[in-house]
Amino acid sequence: MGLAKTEMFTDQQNEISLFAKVFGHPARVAILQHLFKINSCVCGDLVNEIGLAQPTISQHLKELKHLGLIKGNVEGTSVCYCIHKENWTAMKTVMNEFLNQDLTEKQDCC
Amino acid sequence: MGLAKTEMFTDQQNEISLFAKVFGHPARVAILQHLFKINSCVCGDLVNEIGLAQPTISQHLKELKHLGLIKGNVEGTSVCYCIHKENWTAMKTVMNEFLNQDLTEKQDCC
DNA sequence: TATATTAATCGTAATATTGCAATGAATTAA
DNA sequence: TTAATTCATTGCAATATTACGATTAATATA
Repeated sequence: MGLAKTEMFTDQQNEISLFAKVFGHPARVAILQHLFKINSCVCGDLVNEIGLAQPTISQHLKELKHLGLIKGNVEGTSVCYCIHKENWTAMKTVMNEFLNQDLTEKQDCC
Repeated sequence: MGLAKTEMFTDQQNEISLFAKVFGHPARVAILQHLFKINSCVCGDLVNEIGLAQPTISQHLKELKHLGLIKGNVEGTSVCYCIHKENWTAMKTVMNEFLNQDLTEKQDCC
């Protein structure tokens, strides 16, 4: 049904999957990496940088913004985007807790 | 077109997005958390634990296995799954590099 | 005001994902 | 051998995602 049964899972599990999902497309990964790389914020340069059409980039930016990972600031006719630091840090906490689960104590049975 | 243009991105960007995508569903997050939680490996108990139908769980396990994050071991009529430690650690390295990009030096322009 | 520039939105086509009933394959138990 | 158990696979319906052309909205400039 293309629809995840989110009600069966914990808030934490759903939150992890929402963050992960937004990283689940290379264009959004590339956008975020570019926003990290350049000290100044990027606007529509992302369209040239990434190589996808403007509406496509705009759509990806919307998803990143919707999750709160980036901020957009209108400057004349262009829009300047940058990483939302506080939210990025909060996201890292959630993801790190999931990724850094303890492995050492478990014996391999497979 | 529902199809990511992977050829436009670096191998690293594509790898990050593939790992992230598999975490982009709460059922797979729940499966992995459960495999971490119980010291012994789980078999079809995951079906009871998670609450989705058996073919659905089987499909999610297949995706996790395909990415190398879990291993499956046939034991009689049941199959025992567990985390693939080495591959999990390698995945963490890739994801941590992406998530832990340096934030402190950048000034907020938005 | 008229025109250019920039980015968001709309609409749509192509493809992917999710979930499960039905079925099949492999093994074990009677 | 037959039946039961467990899990994978198949097939399909419902929904989501990706990408982009066309358009719109907002601002800046001539």
